[in-house]
Amino acid sequence: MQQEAELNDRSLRLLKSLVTQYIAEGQPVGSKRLAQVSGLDLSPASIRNIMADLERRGLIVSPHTSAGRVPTEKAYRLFVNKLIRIEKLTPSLVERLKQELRLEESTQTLMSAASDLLSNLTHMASIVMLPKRDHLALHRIEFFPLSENRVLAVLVFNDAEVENRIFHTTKTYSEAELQQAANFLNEAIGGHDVQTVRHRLLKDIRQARQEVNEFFGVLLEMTEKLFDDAAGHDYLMAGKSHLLKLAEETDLQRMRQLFEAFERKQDILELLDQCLLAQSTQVFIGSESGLADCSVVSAPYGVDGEVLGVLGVVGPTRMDYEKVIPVVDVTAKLLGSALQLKQ
Amino acid sequence: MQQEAELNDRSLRLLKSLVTQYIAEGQPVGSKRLAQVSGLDLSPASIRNIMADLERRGLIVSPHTSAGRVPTEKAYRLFVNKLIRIEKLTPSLVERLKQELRLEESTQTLMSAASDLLSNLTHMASIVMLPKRDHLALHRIEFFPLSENRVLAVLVFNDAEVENRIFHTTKTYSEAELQQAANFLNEAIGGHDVQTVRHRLLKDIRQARQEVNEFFGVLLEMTEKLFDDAAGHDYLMAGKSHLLKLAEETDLQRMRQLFEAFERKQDILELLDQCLLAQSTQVFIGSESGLADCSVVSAPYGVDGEVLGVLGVVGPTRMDYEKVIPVVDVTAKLLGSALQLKQ
DNA sequence: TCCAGCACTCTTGACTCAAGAGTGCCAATT
DNA sequence: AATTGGCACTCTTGAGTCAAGAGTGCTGGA
Repeated sequence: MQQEAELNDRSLRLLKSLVTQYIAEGQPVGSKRLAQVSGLDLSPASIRNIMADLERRGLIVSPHTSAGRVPTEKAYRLFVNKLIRIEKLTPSLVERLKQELRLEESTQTLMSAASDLLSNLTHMASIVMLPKRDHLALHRIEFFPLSENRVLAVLVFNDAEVENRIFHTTKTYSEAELQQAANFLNEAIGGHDVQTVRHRLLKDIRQARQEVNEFFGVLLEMTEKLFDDAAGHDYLMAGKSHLLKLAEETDLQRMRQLFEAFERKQDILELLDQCLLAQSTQVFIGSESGLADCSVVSAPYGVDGEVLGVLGVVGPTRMDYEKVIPVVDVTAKLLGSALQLKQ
Repeated sequence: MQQEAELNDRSLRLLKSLVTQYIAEGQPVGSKRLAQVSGLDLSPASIRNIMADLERRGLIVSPHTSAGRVPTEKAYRLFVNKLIRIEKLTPSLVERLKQELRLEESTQTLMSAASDLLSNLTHMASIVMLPKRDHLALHRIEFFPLSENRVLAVLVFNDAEVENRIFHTTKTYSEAELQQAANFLNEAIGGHDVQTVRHRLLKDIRQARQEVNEFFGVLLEMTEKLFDDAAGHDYLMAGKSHLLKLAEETDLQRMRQLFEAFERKQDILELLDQCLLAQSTQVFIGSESGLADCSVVSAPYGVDGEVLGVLGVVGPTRMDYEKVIPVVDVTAKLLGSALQLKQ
C-alpha cells in the first residue's frame, strides 16, 4: 500500500533471511526462527515489529494468524534484484559442462544436451529455444520437383545443418528449370545468411527482370517462396516431471493448467518471445511468467553478440534463485561457444 | 488361489456389473448397490455369497472391511477378454474422424493429428508411433559433400516425405563422384522401398565390382552407409495432462514415475515394441503395461496388411474399455487409409 | 529504541463418539 | 439346495472436543 521511505538496511537483511529461509524450508517462517538464523542479534519481539512493517509494505503475508510469514512476489522481486549476489560456478563444474556440450555433433543434439543439462542441474523443467536458421551462413541450395506444383528445397547450412522446405508454386517447373535456378542461387549465396541472400537477390532479380526473361521468372518465384519465412520459433523441454514435486504444495487444478500450457506450446512461445527481448539473464516471478505459480529464469544465447535464442528453467516461485541464475547464465554462455565452433 | 470350475453365468454377469459400476463411479461397490444395478433380482445377501466366491478366486478385493469390492487386474482381464462387446462407433463420428485425418498434408502432421484425435476423444494420453520410412517407396536420392569425409544424403519418399542422413565416409568424395553415384542410384531405385533397394544394389554392385572399378567403390560405400539403418522407432504423445486427473487417486510418487518414463522414452519404446508384435487391438492392463497403475490400449496401423506402426492410449486401469477400444481401433484403421492415399 | 511479558488466535494432532456402510455367518424359508 | 432376513461385527467418516504449540500484536518498562 504505502510507498514510504526506503527500507533500511536492517529490514532488508531481515527480508533476505526470511526469503532464504523460506526457499530452503518451504515453511512460513516466524519471528523466533528468524531471530535464530538472521544473525541480527535481535529478540523475536523486535523482529516482529520489523515484520509488521514489511507486511504493511506488502512484502510478506501470513497464511493465517498463527503461522509465520511468507514472501510475496514483490519480495521475491526485491530479493532477486537487490539482495542476492550471483555466485560464480566452480571452475571444475564449468569445465565439466563445457565438455558435455562439446561432445555433441549436430545442433539438434547439442540443444537437447543443453536442455538435459539444465534440468539435471536445477532439478526443474528446462526450456531451450531452437535457433532459427535465418542468420546461419547458407552453403548450398538444391531443388527437387515434387508432384503438382510443389517443389522441395534443401538448404544446407554451416556444414552440417540441413533443412527441407516444401512449397507450392504457381506452375509446374521442370527439373532442368529448377536445376538452373539452383545453380544461379548457389553462385549468389556466397556464405551469407538467409535474410541477406533474400534481400540482395530480390533486388537484383527485379532489376534484371526488366529484360523480360522467363528464367528470371522462375528465379523470382523460387527466391520469394523459398525464403518466405513463416515458421515460428520452436523449443525443447526436459525434466517436466520435476514439476510434479510442486503438486504437493499447489493444487492439482493449477498443475493441470501448467501441463496443458506445455502441451499447447502457445503460452510458452509467448513467454519465450518476451525473454528474447532482454539482452541478459532475466527472472519472471510468479504471475509475471504467465504460468500458474511458477517462476522462470531465462538467458539469451548467441554468438558474436548476436542473439540466436533463449534458454531457461521453469520452477516453483519458491526456487533457489541464487543457485539457479548462475547455472542458467553459464549454460547460455557455453551453448553460445559450442555453437560458435560449428559456425 | 483355487482354479476351480468355470464361473457360472450368474457370477460372470455380476462381475461385469461390478466392473462396469466401478469404472463409472470409481468407488468400491458393495452388495446393496450391486443388487440395484445388476438386474439380477437377487438380495444383497445372495450377492454377498457370490462376491465372497469372486474374492476367493482373486477377481475382486476390498480395500478394507467396510468398503465394497474393487476389481483386480485379473477381473479387468476377464472383463476385457470375455465380458464386453466392442460397440461400433456411429457412422457419423467415423466420417468426422475420416475428414479430420484426410485434411493433413504431410505424414508428420497426419501423425500428430491422429495423436490429438485420440487424446481428445478418450480424454487420456495418446501415443502414436511414427512409421519407419524403410518400407516407403523411394523416389529420389541426392548427395552433397560436406567437409571432411562427410556426406549429406537427401532421400525423397512418397511425393512429400524427405529425410536427411549425414554419414562419414572413408575418403573425401568430390561433388562429381557423388553426382555420378546419385545418378546411378536414382536409376536403380525405381519406386522400391529402402530395404529392397539396399539388397538388390549390394548384390549387383558386388558382382559388378569383380571388374575392379573405382566408380563402384564409391557406389558401394554410399549404398552401405546410406541404408545402414540404425535409427530406432520414434513416437508422438499428446494429452499427457489428462493423466494428472489420476493424481487424486494414485499417489504422487507413482505419478512422477509415470511422467519420468515418458521423458526417458525407453520404457515407452519397449512397450510399443510389445504392441507391434500383435496383429490387432491389444489391451495391457495395469502391471502388464509396465507403467505404474496404467492400462494401455493399442492397435497396429498399416497399409495393405503391412504393419507400419502402432498407436494407442494410456490411462488409468479403471478406464472405460468398452468405449476406448473401438476408438483406438477405428483411429488405427483410418490412419492406415489416410496413409494409403499418400503412397 | 529495544524487548520481556502477556493475552489472543489459530493450527495440529489425538481422542472420542455416533452414524453409516459393508461384511460374514447362521438359521429360517422357499 | 438355493435364497434370504437378521444380526453381530468391523471399519471409515465426519463432527466435536481438548490441550499443546506456534506465532502474533500490543503495552509498558529499561
